[in-house]
Amino acid sequence: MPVEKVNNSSDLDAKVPSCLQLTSIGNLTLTSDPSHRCVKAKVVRKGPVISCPQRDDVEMLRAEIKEEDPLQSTTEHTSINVIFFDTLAKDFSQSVTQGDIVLIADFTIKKSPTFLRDNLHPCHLEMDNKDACIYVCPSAIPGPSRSEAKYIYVPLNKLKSKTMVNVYGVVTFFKQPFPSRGSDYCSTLKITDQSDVKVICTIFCKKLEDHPLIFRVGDIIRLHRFKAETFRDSITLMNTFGWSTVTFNGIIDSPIVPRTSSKSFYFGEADKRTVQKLRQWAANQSLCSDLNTSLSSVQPHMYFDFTCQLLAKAVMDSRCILLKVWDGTRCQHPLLKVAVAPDELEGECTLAKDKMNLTANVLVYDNHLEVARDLKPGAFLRFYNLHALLQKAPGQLPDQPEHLSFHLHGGTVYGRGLRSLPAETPDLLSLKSVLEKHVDLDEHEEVNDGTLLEIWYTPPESIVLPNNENPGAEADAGPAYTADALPAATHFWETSKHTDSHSYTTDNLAYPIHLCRMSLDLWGKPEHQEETHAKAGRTCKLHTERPTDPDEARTSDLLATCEHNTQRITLAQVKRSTPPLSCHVRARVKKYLPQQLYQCLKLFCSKCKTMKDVPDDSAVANIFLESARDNQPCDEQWAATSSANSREPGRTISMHVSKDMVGESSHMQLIFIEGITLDEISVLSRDHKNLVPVRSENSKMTRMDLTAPFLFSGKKRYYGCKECSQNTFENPVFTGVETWDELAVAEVLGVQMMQYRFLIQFELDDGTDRIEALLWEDAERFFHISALDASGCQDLQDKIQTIMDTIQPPESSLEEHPWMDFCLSVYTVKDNDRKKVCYQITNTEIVKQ
DNA sequence: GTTTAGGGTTAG
Repeated sequence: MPVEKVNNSSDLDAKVPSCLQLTSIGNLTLTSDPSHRCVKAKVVRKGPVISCPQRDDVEMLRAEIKEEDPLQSTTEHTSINVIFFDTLAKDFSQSVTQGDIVLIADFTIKKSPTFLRDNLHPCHLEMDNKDACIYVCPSAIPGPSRSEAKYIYVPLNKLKSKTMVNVYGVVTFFKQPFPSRGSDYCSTLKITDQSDVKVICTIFCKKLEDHPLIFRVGDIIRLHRFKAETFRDSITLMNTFGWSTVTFNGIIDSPIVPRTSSKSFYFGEADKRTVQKLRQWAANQSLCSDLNTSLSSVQPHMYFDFTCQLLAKAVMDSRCILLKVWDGTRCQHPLLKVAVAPDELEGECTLAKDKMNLTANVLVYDNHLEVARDLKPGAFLRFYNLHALLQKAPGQLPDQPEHLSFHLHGGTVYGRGLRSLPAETPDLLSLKSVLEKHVDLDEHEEVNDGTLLEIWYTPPESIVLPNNENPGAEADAGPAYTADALPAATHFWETSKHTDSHSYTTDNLAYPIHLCRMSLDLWGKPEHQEETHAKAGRTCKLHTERPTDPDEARTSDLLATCEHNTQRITLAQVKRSTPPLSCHVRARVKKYLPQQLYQCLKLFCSKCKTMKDVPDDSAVANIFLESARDNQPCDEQWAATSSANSREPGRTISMHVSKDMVGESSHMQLIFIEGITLDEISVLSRDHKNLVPVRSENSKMTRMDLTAPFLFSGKKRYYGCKECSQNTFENPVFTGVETWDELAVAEVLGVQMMQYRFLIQFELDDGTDRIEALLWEDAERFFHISALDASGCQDLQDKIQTIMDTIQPPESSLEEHPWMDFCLSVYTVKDNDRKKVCYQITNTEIVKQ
């Protein structure tokens, strides 16, 4: 049943079916039985129709409705979010506008995932039944309901001084309203039209809300009752009595939605045509300002317009407010962290986003404080002429890179300012789609306050543990995230829901089985891949190739390709082929998983073929804390021991060196250390090549739990396999080893070392079909980066992020993704005694243009 | 039916 319109609010009441009871929003709870209830309320916010990846891309729309006359005046929550799905979303979008009163029934009541953020209502309503009941009473019907008013619009080149005119124009410059020296706020803008004349307009008005709603250069504005005057030999326009303005966005083919504070205004077909013509004309004039600067593309010293969402704010002093914002992209430069006491911060904790270099700290000064003060976290913002500046963090050493900060300086030159954008404006569509990709991050923050989430395998110096411990993490907890906590990765890890362990073995998971059995069954050993190609007379010379079809090509610095002599086939043909097969395809990467790239780094035991996630720092830190607690230094005959008191009373840090090594240079020695924290060993390992954390058991030295690294070497950490390593080491022999590297250390400790590996799943699309292909065995070759090196190096992690951003550019549609050549291996694996066809990207490299 | 501003980078 589509949305049905009625003429007035009382008609809505008449529509309440006799079997239903009108319910107050405040009375809705998770345990309410919705089957006999309906709700009547005003639509105060209407979002766009978006597709929902968690529900097979079904279309959805979120609206906030507010009770006009709460049935119980004491009720706390008078507003609630309603999510409409599928055709209901489209019907609602087309038939309902903000301000309308709606009557809805046949909804389900769910827990609101945004309650902590919006504080609206602990529940939200979902409507996905096509036969659901929605009646709407329009608030006021704008448009030509009154007699056709005749307005004559004067082209900008025909303006005569001292005349009253109506004009249409495209905005080429504007300033947010600012207080004049007189009694009013002043808006300054410059407009142009097909006559190509530019005219400055000035609007004086006491009320901020009555000033024109201009969001960007390129918007279209209609001015009624403006006075043309000559100033310095140019015609200018100024508002006069009875003036009004209406603005529209300038995006061709987007809905023509008037923006105005006027209570009533005339807007007819002729106006629509004028707007369309101006949009068309402006599109060819390159008037539009560059709004494409994202946090990932901003460079130091730039002045730029920036569209983002406010996460949190804090008043720094009487002339400065800090706005913590994000646009879902990662900055290429380290971002300045601004320390604010939690109780002085309004909004969400941004710790996790800070660590991922996603949070921009914007310092807002002087005249902009008035706007900043009223902003609420969650609001969408646009900064105009924001300044990116390099700054040294407090206490930063001279040779360390400076951090990027953002200043909205005082004044309004070049249109400097900021404003909040209505959530439903089409300007925000791309921003919202990028932010939605981080929905997992939000969930995580709500559940775990963000401290558990790390970007990649975080280098030791960035460990953050509240009060130096984390009671939530168990010593042997494995990764600190679960499939449930990270919805974006659930498809990738869906099988992990069925196991308590986060180790993936060949016995219980379909997806690692593919990997492991592939190497065992199909190729036997890695060299076999080379043999396959050699037999076929192909070479694996890899080069750079840019797609020759300009329609297909997207300018990019990086492309992947492999060049064999085999003919390229389509993905549809790949799917019809009989494995095993090695073939070439040209396709676009529709998406890849995990989107949080730190999750693509795995630990792999080549002996038992087990794969596990790199343990979270908080879990590792906890193992260290447990081991250090009440630790009595061990006493080994083979070791020379020295001890020191830690800063904490009762904790002793002891270092042991084999007596055979005493006298050698300390940074080459193999040093065993106990009673230490993860923080401390991370700092120490900067100057020591081989630090082995140990603990004492009955005065005997023993290894720490293998969830923790068994060896720290510079910024690298090495892990051992719990299954394949010896229980512990006894009477280790240190003689006969010339150089202590990780292999030698592992051997003397009886540890089966785990290898770092990359694992990424690509969804490839070439228009004929789609397949999901893994990048696994040849992943290091693909990136030209070793997984081990990446594990301890932020620059390499950033490089991989950059490559992935090139392959699947953020904020872009599939058509904008570059075409790439892949070499694909098609093979079968047994999955619960059934054969399953799998695909893996092999022999393919990213090559710089 | 007055006045304001009439674009063109802070310097934290």
